[in-house]
Amino acid sequence: MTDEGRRNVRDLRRANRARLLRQLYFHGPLSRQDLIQATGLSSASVSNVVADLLDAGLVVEAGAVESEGGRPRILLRVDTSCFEVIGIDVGETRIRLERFDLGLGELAALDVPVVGGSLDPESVVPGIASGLAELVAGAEAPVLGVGIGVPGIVQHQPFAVIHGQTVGWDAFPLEELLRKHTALPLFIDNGATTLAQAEMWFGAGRDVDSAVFLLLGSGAGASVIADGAPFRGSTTSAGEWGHLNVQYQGRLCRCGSRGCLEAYVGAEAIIARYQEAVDAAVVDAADEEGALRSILAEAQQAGPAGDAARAVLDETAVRIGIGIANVVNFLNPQRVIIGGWAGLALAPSLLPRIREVVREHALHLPYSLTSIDLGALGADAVALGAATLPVARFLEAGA
Amino acid sequence: MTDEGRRNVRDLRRANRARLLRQLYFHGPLSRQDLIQATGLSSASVSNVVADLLDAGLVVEAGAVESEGGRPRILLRVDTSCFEVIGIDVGETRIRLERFDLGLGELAALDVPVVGGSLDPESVVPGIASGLAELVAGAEAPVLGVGIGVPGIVQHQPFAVIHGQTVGWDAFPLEELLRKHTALPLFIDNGATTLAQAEMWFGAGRDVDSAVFLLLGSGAGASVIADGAPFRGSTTSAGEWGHLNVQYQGRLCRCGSRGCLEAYVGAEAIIARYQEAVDAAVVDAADEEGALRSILAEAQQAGPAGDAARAVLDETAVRIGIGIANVVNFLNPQRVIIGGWAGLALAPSLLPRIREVVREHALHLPYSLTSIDLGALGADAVALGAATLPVARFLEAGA
DNA sequence: CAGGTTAAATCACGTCTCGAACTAAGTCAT
DNA sequence: ATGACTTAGTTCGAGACGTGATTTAACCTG
Repeated sequence: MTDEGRRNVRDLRRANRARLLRQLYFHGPLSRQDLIQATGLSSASVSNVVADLLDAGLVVEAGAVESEGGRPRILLRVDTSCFEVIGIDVGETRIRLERFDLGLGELAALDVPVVGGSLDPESVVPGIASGLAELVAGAEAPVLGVGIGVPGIVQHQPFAVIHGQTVGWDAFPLEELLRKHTALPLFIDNGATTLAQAEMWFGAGRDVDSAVFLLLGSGAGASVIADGAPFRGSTTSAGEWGHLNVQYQGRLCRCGSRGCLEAYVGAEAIIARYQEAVDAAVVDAADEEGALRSILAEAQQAGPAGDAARAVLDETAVRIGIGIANVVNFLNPQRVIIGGWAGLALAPSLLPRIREVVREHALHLPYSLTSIDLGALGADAVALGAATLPVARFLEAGA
Repeated sequence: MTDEGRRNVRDLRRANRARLLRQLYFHGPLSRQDLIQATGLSSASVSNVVADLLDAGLVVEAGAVESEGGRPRILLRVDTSCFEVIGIDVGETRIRLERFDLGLGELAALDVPVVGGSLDPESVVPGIASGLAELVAGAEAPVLGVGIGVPGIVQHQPFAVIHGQTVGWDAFPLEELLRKHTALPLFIDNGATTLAQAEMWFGAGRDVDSAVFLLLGSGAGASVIADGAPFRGSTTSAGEWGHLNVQYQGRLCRCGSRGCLEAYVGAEAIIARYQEAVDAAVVDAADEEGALRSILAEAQQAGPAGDAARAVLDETAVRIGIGIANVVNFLNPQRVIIGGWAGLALAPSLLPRIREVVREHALHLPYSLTSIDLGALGADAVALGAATLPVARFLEAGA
């Protein structure tokens, strides 16, 4: 039931094409001999399919490897210039559009400011549409598709509908609305998921195939990657790590519940807890990035304010650690990757303590097989990750 | 990388065979026309493959459906008597072996007592081996394989090695040891996972393809089913629901950590908490099932002991509810199924309160799409679930 | 420049699925 | 009864694919 397609010989060919293409895409220039090894296909088939790919212009020769007494191997690589893709990061404060070649090398970028500083459903669609038109106009190769990372839960039914509590989107039919402005294939997914995808392809998750990516920003989310693909629950809302309950009758969370992880570890929560501790508005809660920086700086100083900052940060580390331990115990990933702007800001100083707490609270066996690392791509790779979506489809389809 | 096989035309045939077989197995007697619809194959291919299956004796005709003016459809079904499988439940107090036909109808069963009441690695292998030999001797059809559900984390490296803290197994090489006694294919998995598998095939999960199965017994575990198949972490130790941390610096858990769910919701923990509350050994902690029953009975009575029982049970419901809310938020399953002997004992009285707590603590969207139900197969379906493993392999391989 | 070595292409063959044509097995109206 | 009609299932030829064996290509060594 799970495996669609693959009924007749043409599907078989497509699958083998995809296998070769995928291998070439991810594992650099390879010779036909390498492909035989990697895919298990016969040399005849590899020759045959490669000829197809060369004809189609998807693959080009890339020099030869020096001979060891015989005919030299000719290296092959995917021609990254034969197609382009577009990735869009719909953030809470701005919309960023980027155009990439097939190898996800950036070719152009474009920011669309969000009018009034809030993601008004009415204005976001024309904003995306006009930026998209501009990027597509500049493309020098056919555009495979458009990936869009959005702040909220995405439901495909079958057109993507977005539930974004933080931006006030309630069942916002983004895909249907965008359909009126473009005929390009659209791939819409949660921003945390696309960021995780980017880390899996090019960042801290390159060498594993199951990982949990934690996104610490104003709030806290996660994205679970299992067997190389994003794990989605039955309705694509899996990964709400921030609303794991870690304290019965704990702090009030903006979701309405109490004791959520997000009530302790998101930037908003950290700042609020610090303000409560020092009993004054010494930091500007509206500028979360600045506020978090000043709390981190304060923690380096002596005095009562420094004590308060250290206490708040230590509890943050503890809560993050417990949240990670829960993930390790329950899902047993090969790697936990911490990302998001707040995560990247906090992790350098908090990581040792976080690791300690995880060790204390996780079971030994899964803990010993998990590494906890920082994201490698910064917090701005949402568009890059979104752009992986059409590429992934392209590789799966083998054309 | 994920999809092995399916390279050449023979693999294609095998895949299509498997598709038909699977459809016939799970969706009852079907005509060739139904199969054409269900699988998308051409009528010629269905005819062809069905002829193969009939020749091989895996499928037999099962009457005809009445005509509506044309030639009547001939129904086909899997011949469940053409193979048998064996399922084994390695429990903490006894080993149960059962022999089934291919349709998982029980044909024979056998209990092997555990000497000394503890699962001594030395004696468990001969115990299984002798019981297995006896069951196999009685088989009237070839035995496809042996599924074994064990109490612990199973690692395949590549032979199954079991880590069972509760029974004192440390990297116990069960598969390698059993290999010396039988040549039958062995399928070893965690008991909670096999029980969940049984529920997915025949019980409360029949109509969904993603579910989380909670096993409440002496302790608490879980098994996650995603897209119809057990979700395993990178090392097959996913599902340690009982060791989700729900209370910082909470009760001490037998795993050494503090605040684990299991420290509140397993039978052992419930009994301990009740004993603390009434400050006396009014229940026999050695007989957990009896003790739990008497606590449930006491909760019906007035008086201080009844108050204590009610308080303990209410907190149990709250903690279970929070544990479920965490699962709902994080994994967004279609269904949460509560099983295990303690779960089945507690649920009738606690389920309303549990549902209430989940509703309070889970996010609205995933909660509204999840149902929380009781397991339908009782607590003794571990062997049945284990027996599904060789059958699943059989159906996948298409022969 | 001949002999050796390795890479890649070609060929003949067997297998697969598919659409179309065909046969089988019923119903229904006359 | 009988022939027209309907639906189920089979057979057949065509087209496509992968494979192993064979052949051709490209390079090295001495």
